[in-house]
Amino acid sequence: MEDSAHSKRSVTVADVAKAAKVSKATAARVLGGYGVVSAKITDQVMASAAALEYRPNELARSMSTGRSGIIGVVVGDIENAFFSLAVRGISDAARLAGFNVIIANSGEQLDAEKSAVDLLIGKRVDGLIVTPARCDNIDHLRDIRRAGVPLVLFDRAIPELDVDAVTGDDQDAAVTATRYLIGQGHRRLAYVSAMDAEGGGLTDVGRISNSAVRERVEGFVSVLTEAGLPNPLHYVRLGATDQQQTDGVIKRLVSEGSSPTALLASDSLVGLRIFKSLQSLGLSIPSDVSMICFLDADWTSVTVPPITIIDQRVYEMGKLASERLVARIERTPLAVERLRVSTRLVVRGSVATIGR
Amino acid sequence: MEDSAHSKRSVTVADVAKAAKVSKATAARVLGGYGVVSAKITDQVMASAAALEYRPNELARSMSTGRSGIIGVVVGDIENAFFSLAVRGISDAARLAGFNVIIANSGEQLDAEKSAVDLLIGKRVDGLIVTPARCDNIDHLRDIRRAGVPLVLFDRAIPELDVDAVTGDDQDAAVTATRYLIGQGHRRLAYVSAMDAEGGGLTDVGRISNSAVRERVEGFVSVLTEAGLPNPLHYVRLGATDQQQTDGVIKRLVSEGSSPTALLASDSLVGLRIFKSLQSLGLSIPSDVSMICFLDADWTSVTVPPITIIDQRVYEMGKLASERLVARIERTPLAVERLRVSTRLVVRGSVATIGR
DNA sequence: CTGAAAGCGCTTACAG
DNA sequence: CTGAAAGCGCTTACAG
Repeated sequence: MEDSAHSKRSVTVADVAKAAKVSKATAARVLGGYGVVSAKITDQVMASAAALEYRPNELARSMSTGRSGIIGVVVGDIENAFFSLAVRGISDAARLAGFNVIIANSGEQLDAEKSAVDLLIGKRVDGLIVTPARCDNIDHLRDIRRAGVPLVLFDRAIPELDVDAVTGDDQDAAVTATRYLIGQGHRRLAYVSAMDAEGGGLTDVGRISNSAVRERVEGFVSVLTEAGLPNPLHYVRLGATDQQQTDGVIKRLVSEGSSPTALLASDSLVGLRIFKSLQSLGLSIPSDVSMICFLDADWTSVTVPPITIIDQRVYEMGKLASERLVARIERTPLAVERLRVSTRLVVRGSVATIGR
Repeated sequence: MEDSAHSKRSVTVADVAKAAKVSKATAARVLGGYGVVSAKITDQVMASAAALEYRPNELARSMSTGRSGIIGVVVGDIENAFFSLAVRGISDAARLAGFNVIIANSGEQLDAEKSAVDLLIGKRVDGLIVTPARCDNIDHLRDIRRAGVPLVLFDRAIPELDVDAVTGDDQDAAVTATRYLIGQGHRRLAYVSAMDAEGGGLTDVGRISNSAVRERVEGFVSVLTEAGLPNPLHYVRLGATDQQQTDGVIKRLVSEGSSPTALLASDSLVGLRIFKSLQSLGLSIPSDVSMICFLDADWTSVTVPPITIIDQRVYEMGKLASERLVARIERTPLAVERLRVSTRLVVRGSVATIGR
C-alpha cells in the first residue's frame, strides 16, 4: 500500500560516482574497499553513498570476482535435531570466516539431493557441504568436483570419492554402546534404524547405503559376534521411518520367541518413536526393555527414565566441516582426510542390569 | 588431490554456441528456455551443452533479469523447534512456487538481524521473511521497504510498519489457556518467558518489545483481571533465557508466600527448562505445580505426565508466510494484512484440577 | 527463426 | 592517486 514499495532501480556505483563527481572506478574503489584513494575523495564518495543509501549489489560483485562468499549445505532433514545443530555449527564457523550459508533440504531423497546440488552450483557457491543420502550413487558428487567446487561430506564418508569427510566415530560408538549393554548382562540386542529396508530383512551389512548406519551396524555385529552370540544380523532392523512403521518393527521384535532385552536406536527420531512404541505396548524401560539412543536430543533427558545416549557432538562436527571447507576454498594444501569426531556414552537410566 | 579439482573456467553459453556453430543469442535462447528456436538447432545446442557439461550461471542470469529466485529468511534461532518447523513450511511452499530459500540466524539480537538483512538485500533476494527481534526498533525494516524488496513479518506484527505479518492468534491462545486453568480451579497463575527482562520486574505490558509475547501476556492478564484476581502483572516473569536463569525464576516463584499453582510457558524451550527446574526442585507435575506450554514440541508428549500444550501449527504459519511473500513478489494486488493462524489447546496430563 | 549489440553493476588490469 | 575501457555470463530489445 506504500507508494515507495515499488522497486525503483537501485542506486549503483555509477550513481554515487556522478553525485560525488568522480569516475566510476574511483567510486567503486572506495565503495568496494580496494585500491587506493585519497582521504578527501573517500569522504566525498562516502557522503554521496550515504545520501543515496547505496547498497552494493553482491550479485554483480560475485560476477566480477568469481566468488560468491556463499557456502552451500545440503542436509537430510532440517527438522531433525541432528541437522539443525549441525547447521548451527556450520553457520557459526562459516560466518567467522566471512562466508554465508545457504541451506537445502534433501529429505534423504537422492533426486532432491541432485537438484539441490545443481541449484547450488548454479548459484556459484564457493563450496559445498553435503550429507549424501546414499553412498552408492555418487555421479552428481563427482560432478561437483569436476565443476571445480570444493566439497566436504558430512556425517557419511565415501572413500571412492577421494574427498574430505567429517563424521562421527560411528563404529567405535556402536562398539562402546553394545559392549556396555553386554556388560550389563544383555544377550539379545537389536539395532533399529530408519534406513529404508530394501525388501525384507538385512542379509548383507555391506549393502547399507548410508555409511554412518553401516559402520554402526558393523560395530554392533562385530561385538555380538566376538561375544559368541548367535545370528547377530537377525537383530538389525531397518525401516523405522515413521511412527507406524516403527510400531510394526518393535511389535515384531518383542513378539518373537527370543525377543531382545535391549534396543539401540540409530538416531534420536527413531529413538523417540521407539520410546512411544514401547509405551503404547505397555512395556517399561528399562525393566521390560532397555534402550540406548544416538544423539543427546532434548527429549532424552526429561523422560522417565532418562535415556542413556551416545553424545555425538554434532555442533563440533558442523564447525569442523565448515572450517575444512573454508580451508579448501582458500586452497590451503591439505591431504584428503576423513575427520572423525569422537563420541561418548552418557549413562542415564534406560539400561537395566540383568542378573546372572 | 585430484587434478581435476582445480577450478577451470566454467563453460558458458559462448562455449556452447561455438561448439554448436550458432550465435550466442541462439544458444542462450535454447539454454535459457526462452524465445523461439527451430527444433533442429535446439537439438544441436542441447547436444553441445551436454557434451560440454554446461551449467547455467544463475548469478549472471539474476544480473540480467533482476530476479534471483531467492527468498531470504531471518529467524530468531534455527535450533528452536518453532523456527525449524517454520523454515520447513517456508521452504516447502517457496520451492513449490519456484523459489529457493536462504536462511540467516539473528539469535534474537537486533544487530545480527540488521546485518543479516543487509546481507540478504545485497544478495538481491526477491523477498524477505523476518522474525523481528524487537518490534520497537524498525529502521532497518523500513529500509527493506524503501529498497523495494517485498517483506513479510513472521510470528510478530508491527502495525506501524504497514506490512504483511503472519502470526499465531497469540492473545486468544493465552486467553484460552488461562481460562482453562482457571476453570480447573487455579487462582494463582504465572506466565514465564525468555524475553530479556529490562531491569527487574514487569511494570508495563506495553513495554514488551516482542509482539507475540506481549499479546500473550495481555491475554493472560486480561483473564486474570476479569476473574477478579489480584495483581496479575506480578506473576509475569521474564528472563528465563537459559537453564540457570530459569532455575532462578522458578525458585523465586515457588518460594513466595502465595506461590502459583500453575505455570504458562511462552515457548517450548522455556517449557523444557521449567520442567527441568521443577524436577530439580523435587516438585511434581501436576500435583505440586501445573503447567501449559506453547508449541507441540516432541518432548512434551513423552514426559510423565505428558504436557498440555498450545498447538501453534507452525508449519502452516511458515507456508502462509511464504505464499504471501510470493504473491507480493509477483505483484498480486492485495491489501496489507495481518494473517493469524489459529491455535488450539491440546489437553494432556500436566494440569491438575484443584478442589472447591 | 537467427544474429549483432547493448546492458545488468560490479572489478580489474592498463595508462596517465 | 584517478580515469577510461574491457570483462564476468547471461538476457533483452532491435534488426533482418
